[in-house]
Amino acid sequence: MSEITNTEFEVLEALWVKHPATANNIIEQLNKNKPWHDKTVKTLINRLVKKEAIGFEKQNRHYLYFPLFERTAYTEMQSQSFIERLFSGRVSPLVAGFAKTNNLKKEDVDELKLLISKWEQDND
Amino acid sequence: MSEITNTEFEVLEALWVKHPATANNIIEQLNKNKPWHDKTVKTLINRLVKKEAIGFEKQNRHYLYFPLFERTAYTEMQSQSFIERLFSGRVSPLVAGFAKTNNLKKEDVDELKLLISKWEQDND
DNA sequence: TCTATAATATTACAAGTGTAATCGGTGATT
DNA sequence: AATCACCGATTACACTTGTAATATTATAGA
Repeated sequence: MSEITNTEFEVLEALWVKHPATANNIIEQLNKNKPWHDKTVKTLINRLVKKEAIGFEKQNRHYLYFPLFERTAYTEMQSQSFIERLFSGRVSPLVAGFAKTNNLKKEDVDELKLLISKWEQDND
Repeated sequence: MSEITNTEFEVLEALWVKHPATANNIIEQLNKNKPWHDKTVKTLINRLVKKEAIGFEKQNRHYLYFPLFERTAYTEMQSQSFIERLFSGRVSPLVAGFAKTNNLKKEDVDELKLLISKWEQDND
């Protein structure tokens, strides 16, 4: 699967929210946030089909589209390569920078602690 | 500053390693890893200048280039927007995914623990 | 001073991207 | 049955990106 572009990603997001969905469903969903022309969205849908990121199934007049992979699978891959590129594959420097710019919330810290204790249980 | 592309980023990396640097210095540095034609690298350098990511100063025959922002500033911004886009601005889901795909090393965990205790000291 | 050379600047060009408009076919409407 | 409206398919088009080649300019050497 070739790279998903920014705009294509938005379409995928819409599909992850609800699928299967017709082109019009997707357009509606997207238009909550993005004022995109419906022709534009259709182009993006087609490109996603070509890139094998989404599939469809003919219903009568229209198609029902659905993602071909889970959002988490995608975000995990992206995280992987992002951290590889920018932080040589180590996640803690990212978190450090994030903490430094004051974006770490108590919630995050709590969840991180949980993750850590879980990790320690498993890797011992 | 407009977006830095993948190839442009590699040039920036070379400059972050050592600067100021002449175009040839950069090319040498890059050729340790990338078999890029020198003309290609020069194009990328020029584009980075236009994008105001790097600056230069004329020495006699050649220019001395230098980055216009720190690597950490850049990675922090990128992390910010990456996490915003993919995880609604919360860093822990990213770490969770990372842990799940088995990329969390003891080193990371130790550093995370340090970060957390520091954070707890500061935000109390 | 003239010229070869080496740097930078400009131009090239195909593929990808953002943003649509138009074409063509099929079911719905008159 | 003829036409319309709607949907997916195809085409458009300027800008960006990857990857260079060519042009220009200025200095160092003859």
